[in-house]
Amino acid sequence: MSKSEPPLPLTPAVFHILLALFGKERHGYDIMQQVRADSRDTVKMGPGTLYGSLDRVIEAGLVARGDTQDSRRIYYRLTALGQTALRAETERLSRVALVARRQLGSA
Amino acid sequence: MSKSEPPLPLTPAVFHILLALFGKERHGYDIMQQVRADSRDTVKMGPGTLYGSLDRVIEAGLVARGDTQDSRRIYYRLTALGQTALRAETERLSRVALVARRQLGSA
DNA sequence: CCATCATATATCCGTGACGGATATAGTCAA
DNA sequence: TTGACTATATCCGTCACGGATATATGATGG
Repeated sequence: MSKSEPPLPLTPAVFHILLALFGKERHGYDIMQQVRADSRDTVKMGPGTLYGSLDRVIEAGLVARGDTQDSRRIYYRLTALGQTALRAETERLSRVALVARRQLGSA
Repeated sequence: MSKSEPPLPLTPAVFHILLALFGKERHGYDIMQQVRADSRDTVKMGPGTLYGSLDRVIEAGLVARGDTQDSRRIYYRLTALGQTALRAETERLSRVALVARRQLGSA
């Protein structure tokens, strides 16, 4: 039951998960590590947030189970919809960050 | 009972409120308008989120009641701690946005 | 040889942010 | 005089979050 439209803005947790999955299938634990790396350790995602968010994001059609097989690991990949959502959210975040830096800089 | 340390990352709602208050005292309704403007209408903050967040942010010592007086309006201003938190969060967001754009760009 | 740590997935559930609905009231224009 | 906009405020249901916990395997080392 995938939804038609992903709700923007994405939550920070969902954004980081999508970003971690861009261009590469990853399994859960790997996603956690990647999120830490991408955020310079400022975002620590526990298993509750990870698997809870994965459920929601799969339900929303942004992520799907991957093809890579490996007992013990479950791989996830971005869907086309997920990529679209990731790009849109990245642009939105960039704009907000730019606005903020302009404001702070002109003080 | 202001807290010593603001928890980073800030929630999107809190971040937008602090940003709206940077360099200028504003009353509640004005903050709502400014958040919409800063986010190009992508973030719509209702009164529930606004006043609830204001309570938390005052409690945390990031915002205080302003000096401007005007019956019917209540003004809010950033504290020094709030400015520090805003700058830190802006830097964090900028870094995350940059990492994301790099990833998406190299596809 | 056994303890401990890292890997890996998963569930449970309390807390709390969020946000729509709602209420109140003043102003101003059609 | 009705409706729209300004302005503040509270209530409360929902749901994302995230720590605690459980389980199991592989590696590391004392």
